[in-house]
Amino acid sequence: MEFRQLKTFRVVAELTSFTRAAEQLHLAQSSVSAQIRGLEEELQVMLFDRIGRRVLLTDAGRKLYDYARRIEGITDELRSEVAGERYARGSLTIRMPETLATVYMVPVIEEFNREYPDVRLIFINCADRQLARELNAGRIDLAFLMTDELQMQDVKVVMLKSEELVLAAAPTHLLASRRSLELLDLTGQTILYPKTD
Amino acid sequence: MEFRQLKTFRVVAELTSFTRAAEQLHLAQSSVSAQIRGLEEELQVMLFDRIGRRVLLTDAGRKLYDYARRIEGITDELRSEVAGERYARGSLTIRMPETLATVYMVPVIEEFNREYPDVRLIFINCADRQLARELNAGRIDLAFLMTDELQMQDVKVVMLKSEELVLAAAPTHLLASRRSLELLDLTGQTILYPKTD
DNA sequence: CGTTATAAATCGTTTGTAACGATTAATAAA
DNA sequence: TTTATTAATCGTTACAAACGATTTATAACG
Repeated sequence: MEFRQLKTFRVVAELTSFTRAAEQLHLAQSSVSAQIRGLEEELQVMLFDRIGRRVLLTDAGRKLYDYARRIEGITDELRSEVAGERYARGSLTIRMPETLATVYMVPVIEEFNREYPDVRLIFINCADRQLARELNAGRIDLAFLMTDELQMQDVKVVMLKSEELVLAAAPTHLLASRRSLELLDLTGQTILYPKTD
Repeated sequence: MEFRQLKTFRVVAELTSFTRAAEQLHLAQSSVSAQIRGLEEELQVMLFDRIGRRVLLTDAGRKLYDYARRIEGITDELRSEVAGERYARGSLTIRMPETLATVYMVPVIEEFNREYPDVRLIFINCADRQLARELNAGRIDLAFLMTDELQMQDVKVVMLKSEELVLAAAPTHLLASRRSLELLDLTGQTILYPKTD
């Protein structure tokens, strides 16, 4: 039995749903299933009655839920009591293109604020060529950018997502009537596209 | 932070030794080091003062120790309260050579009894050729035997230990004066040696 | 009563973390 | 100084968690 499982269990119990618990915990639904199954096997007792696609606590589950709450309460206390204070507070300065921010960041910021209310987030528009220098100088902590590949010394780069590029044209445009296009068809056309810089 | 780390921390704190804690927990010393380091990193605080080869709790460590005790107490309560009772009780029937038992089993049995007081251990002398049948029939649960290799269908076999074979002779024996021996020197000699059967 | 949508379980694969053994560095004891 | 002991470190291996895809079951709907 581990804290991880206990937390997962508590969330499932509160949401009465494996799927929604998985979303909230940023896990796949199958992982939530596996964790609950692990608990049930270790304790040799069913924690949920699976009635159709509804999930509800058994007697044992209700007992465990109370314990889980209690234990999580104590560990929270422990953290603030024992931890060298600075447990996620301060500020993060993030560089990212405005378009990215508006599309992706709203729910992220909401959740981040819930989890770390004492951390201030500072966004600076666009990521530019001096990224590495800015990161190393400590002027910024993180940067998101749109590009197809990137390697930088002393900077950790992770690919997060890839997106399909879609061509949009005015209905009156010469190419608008075409069913499909090759990249070559764009030769000579004026196109507008997102750039990292 | 996981239960595993917390337990390891508690044992280290009680024995004031990484090495002895590792023994008690059946872990390598390096694993204990890693777990404590993990805790210290997560909580951003040193838990032990490493003064030379002596280890003693810091203030934060003392606080954490109290919490660890408390949390372990609660989880024990949880187990007996929630678990479907039958948490390790019953009996285990084990076949093993008497010589092995006397050499290795005494401390094992002591510890096992401490951990699982409700499990009865039944030892039967020697492991014989019908091992597989006995295991599958459920007459025995486990068997230890001395041999150099073994494969059995439907039976899980694990190599636990290998031992050096030492030749012992009477001081008056012809070979006793020799500094070293080849296996061939034993040709024609009557030798006495352990057998699995 | 079939169809669709939704939810959990299951399966095979990939990934990440823990444990290990061996070695090093440090220090206490001989 | 030498030896013994202890924790830290490093590279490897093995195990367990997470994942995505699929299956199974059932509730909701036309």
